[in-house]
Amino acid sequence: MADGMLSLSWNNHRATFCHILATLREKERYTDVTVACEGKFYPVHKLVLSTCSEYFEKIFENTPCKHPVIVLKDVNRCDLEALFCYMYEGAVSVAQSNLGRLIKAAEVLRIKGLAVPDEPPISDRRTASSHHHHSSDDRSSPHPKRRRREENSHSHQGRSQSSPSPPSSPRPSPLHDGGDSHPAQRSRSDSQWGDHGATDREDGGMDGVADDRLGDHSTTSHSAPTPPQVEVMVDETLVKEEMIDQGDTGQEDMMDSGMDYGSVGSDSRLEGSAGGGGEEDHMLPGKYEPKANPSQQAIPEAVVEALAGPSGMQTWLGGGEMPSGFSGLEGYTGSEGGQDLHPPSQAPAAHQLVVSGVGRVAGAREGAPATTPGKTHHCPFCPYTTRKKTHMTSHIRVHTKEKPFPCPHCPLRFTQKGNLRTHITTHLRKSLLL
DNA sequence: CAGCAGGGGGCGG
DNA sequence: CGCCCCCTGCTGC
Repeated sequence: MADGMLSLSWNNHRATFCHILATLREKERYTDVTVACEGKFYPVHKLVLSTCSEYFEKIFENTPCKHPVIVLKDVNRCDLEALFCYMYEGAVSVAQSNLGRLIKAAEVLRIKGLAVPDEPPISDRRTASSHHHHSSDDRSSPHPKRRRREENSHSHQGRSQSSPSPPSSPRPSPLHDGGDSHPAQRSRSDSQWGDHGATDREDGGMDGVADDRLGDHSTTSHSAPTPPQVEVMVDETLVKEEMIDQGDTGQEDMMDSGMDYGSVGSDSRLEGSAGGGGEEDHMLPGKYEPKANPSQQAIPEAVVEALAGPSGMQTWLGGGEMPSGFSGLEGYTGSEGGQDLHPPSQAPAAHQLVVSGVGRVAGAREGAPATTPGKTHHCPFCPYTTRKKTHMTSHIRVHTKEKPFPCPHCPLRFTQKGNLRTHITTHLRKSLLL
């Protein structure tokens, strides 16, 4: 510091940094991990996640894959979005009524500043240090602010650093749309669920490396605001990885291109699935995929199928211990005795799937109580709910691709008997015309 | 027009 | 409650 040394400081460093981060996320630039939650896929950055959560950090440590997919069960999608917002921008607005649920989710994921005491950056953790070395200029901790932020939701507006940073304002997640169970949006939503992509795993790389040692550290050791009833939660976290056999080169491309499944980017498809965008040469028995989709579907399909098939499930979870996190699913498939889905399968390729079943976050699914006090069935794969179980079983077929009603006259198959019936009438009509 | 998917009503165990 | 049937709305060709 002696002679001639100048201290150059970047005034708006923090604000700019945050802004750029948020922008990168928005553009899905450099994203290297995908978090799946309630059917949505969120391309995000390992760096950010691991900075904000040791839980994620551990996951990444244990998953050497370049672009893992982390499937979060029983974390509310909205909460997750809020948490992402929080992680990327250091603040998020949340309705007071949702606060508890959000905190719970944060605890499950061990988000610093919300669930885990925001350790001082001085610590030697590399994640922390990576940030804190530039913390000289911003007087505030590089870490997310402490939780109370939420209460006065708007406080982040004027968060230090002059620049109001309009673009970085918590973007209201393209998929918020409060009511998830709206039938209106169903047709929309199911498209992103991969209605016909087919593809999926099974033979592919099912030999996952399966290390579930993530659970241990995460077992509710949170010292933060202890939740009323945190169920067994994360100790049942399991992580299953799907090692993809294919070179990791195409991986990135495919990821980038196929990553929005209608979730975040929704339309910003630029490079059309370069690289081996997931060989999804699904050869379905009946080849009933009139509108086969390109690689886009690959991942969600994989995820869904992985979660869906009872058999797939077994394989996935290492044949066994079904965590409570999957209970919902179990309920359906289980009750669904005859539902022997023999999913069309192929390896989704290119991705490492990390299924992380975290314990139920108290309120469970948001839409639930609202719809029907009595019995509401929740789709384990999407926000769809219905009161009639039979409707649910039929709905689940859109995820599992089971089509139990084959046309006797052609290779087509249908998920609903009625649809088959109407289809058969077309055959009759044709034969009459001819 | 055909296919898909969700919802509701009726009926029987 | 579960099954069956039918209707309806939406979407893509």
